[in-house]
Amino acid sequence: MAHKQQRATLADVAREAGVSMMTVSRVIHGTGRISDDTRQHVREIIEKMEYRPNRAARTLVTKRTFTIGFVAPDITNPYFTEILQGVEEFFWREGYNVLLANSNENPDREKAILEQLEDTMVDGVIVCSSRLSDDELLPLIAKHAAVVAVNRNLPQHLGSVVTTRHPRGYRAVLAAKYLHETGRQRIGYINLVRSISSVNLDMFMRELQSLEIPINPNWYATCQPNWQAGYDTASQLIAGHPELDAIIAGNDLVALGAMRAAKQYGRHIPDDLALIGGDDILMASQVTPALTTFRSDKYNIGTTAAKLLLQRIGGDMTYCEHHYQDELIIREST
Amino acid sequence: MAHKQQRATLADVAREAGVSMMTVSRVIHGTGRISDDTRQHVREIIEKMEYRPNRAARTLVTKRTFTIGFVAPDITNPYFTEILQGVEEFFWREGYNVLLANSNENPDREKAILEQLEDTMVDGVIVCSSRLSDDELLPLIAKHAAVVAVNRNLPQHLGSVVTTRHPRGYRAVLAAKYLHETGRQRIGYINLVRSISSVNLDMFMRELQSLEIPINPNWYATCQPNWQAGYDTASQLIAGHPELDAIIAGNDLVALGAMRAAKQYGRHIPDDLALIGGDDILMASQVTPALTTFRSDKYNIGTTAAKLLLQRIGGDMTYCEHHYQDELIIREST
DNA sequence: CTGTTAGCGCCTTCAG
DNA sequence: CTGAAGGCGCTAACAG
Repeated sequence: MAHKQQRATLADVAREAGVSMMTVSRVIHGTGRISDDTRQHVREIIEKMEYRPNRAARTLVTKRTFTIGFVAPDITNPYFTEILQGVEEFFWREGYNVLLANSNENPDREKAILEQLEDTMVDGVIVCSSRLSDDELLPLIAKHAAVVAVNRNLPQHLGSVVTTRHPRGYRAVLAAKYLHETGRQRIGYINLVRSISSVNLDMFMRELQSLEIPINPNWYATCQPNWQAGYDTASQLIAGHPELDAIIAGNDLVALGAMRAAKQYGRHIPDDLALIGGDDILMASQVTPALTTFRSDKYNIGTTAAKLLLQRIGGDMTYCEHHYQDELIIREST
Repeated sequence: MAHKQQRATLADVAREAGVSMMTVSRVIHGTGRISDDTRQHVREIIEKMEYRPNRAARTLVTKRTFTIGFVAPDITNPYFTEILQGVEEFFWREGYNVLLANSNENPDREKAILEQLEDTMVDGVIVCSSRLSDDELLPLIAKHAAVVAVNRNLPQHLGSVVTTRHPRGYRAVLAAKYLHETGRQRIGYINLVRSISSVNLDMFMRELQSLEIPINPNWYATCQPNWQAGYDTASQLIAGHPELDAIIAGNDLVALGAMRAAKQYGRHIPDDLALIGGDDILMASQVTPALTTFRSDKYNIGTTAAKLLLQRIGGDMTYCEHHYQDELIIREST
């Protein structure tokens, strides 16, 4: 408060330059026809007075904020951070700001965020790995002018999407297939909690069955997508089911927690127990043994989502979907 | 654009409720004396019409955005993300939004960001580990209404700070002392690039000298604060100076890069080479061997910075400084 | 307890 | 090529 000297306004500049506000405005936007002399002169005054337009005033009349919202469940997870980096970088170049909102894996919080962002009048929203059911999510995003979802499908009229081509749980099936082919027989699975998890597990078991891979409901657990939860859940699984010779984790953080748990229980990876993660965060390749996981070009997912959003913000409401591959990176943990 | 139906305005609500706009405004803010009947009635209309105030309009007159800016050099580094999480959480509870800006280790970008944030009229800014020299940084933040710096000192009238109590480079000295006490003789140091790095190194060498620890300018290098740079720089250092029996890295990411480099060169950690990082990111404890590093309560640094900023936003311009400890966590890499 | 008046800083529209 | 008038949605200040 103290240090902020009054900023010059359009009117100030106009007065100083001896022209009307409109002329100044036109110079700024480069619209309309203006004589070179006037333009030059106005530019100098703007420079001199360090004039910069007031965003709130502009927003009030244009209805545009040049700000977008980015909603993710956990900004502490490198997976989301790298996506965010892509988004931020892209929008920065386009002159947009990014409002960050972290739901902290809390669906109520995510709801509140989506409403808040509406008030803030963001020009658009990128929703990453939403933890909300369709019933909750769709009405909320329907109110936003432009929406892109990452890792989630959307009715075409509501927004564009960046997802895998396959249904949820498909990765786990791929992973199980690979594990089975490399000789594993009793495959555990730590699924990530979501409002639609059970569907996930059903399809997993069905697929395994059809591949003639042994299944056992007790081998499957569900946990929050963070390291600690992965550690805790894997500990229980390993303790309760020493027969397991492989574990598939919902993401790398959980897999890394599981890796620690395995070590604690004296299980050698990959000899006694194979381990597969997801997302390929930096840590996955640095840990010993290096983690087998799914490739994920997070930065590009971010810029792609951003591009799709900008297109919608620009008024082109064509539905677009961008698919990334589900490809296993085989490392030392399997 | 398509789906956004016209939002109700204050005037709409007032008309519908048969009262003046001021009355509605008062109900919303809970200010002024209003009869219970009127209040109740207006509340119902607001509910019914789903009225929510337009932030831009409010900002235009109050000069407040209820948004703060968070500037960090690399949101991909877990160190900053955890600080950010603290900041975000704190401000969310206070009804503020956080505008995220990532300078990507680029000083020019950081400058541009600080100016942009001014236009956006954020109520305050948290600047994390600024890569700008005082000459560049101070004028830029002087224009902001409220500022808090993390890992950086500020003239008292410009903003509050959250830092270590000690001069930059002190950690490296602590680390060197410990290494020397545990028998290491030839200690390398990978310093992080900053506009004021040389000062850093000078003091490091002076201190080592006074502690009678061997020094050698060729054992010291400087690099960007990321994994890859750490890997590259450590590779050169190890290749060029096989005599080194310890390396101190500016942060964990760099140390982890160095760890990988050491393995590549067949140096066993900690037997052949001791390694110390900084910041204690999750990865540091999960890697094998677990990394000796400096404790850092990042989340709390975030909430503390946020608290100090809110105080300033509230008009209390008292200078505050919060200090965190420089404490070594001894793990397996030393 | 409630309403009126006057902008905040900018852009859109319509005249010159 | 340039300007004047009006209003975006809200709140502060002052009347009643």
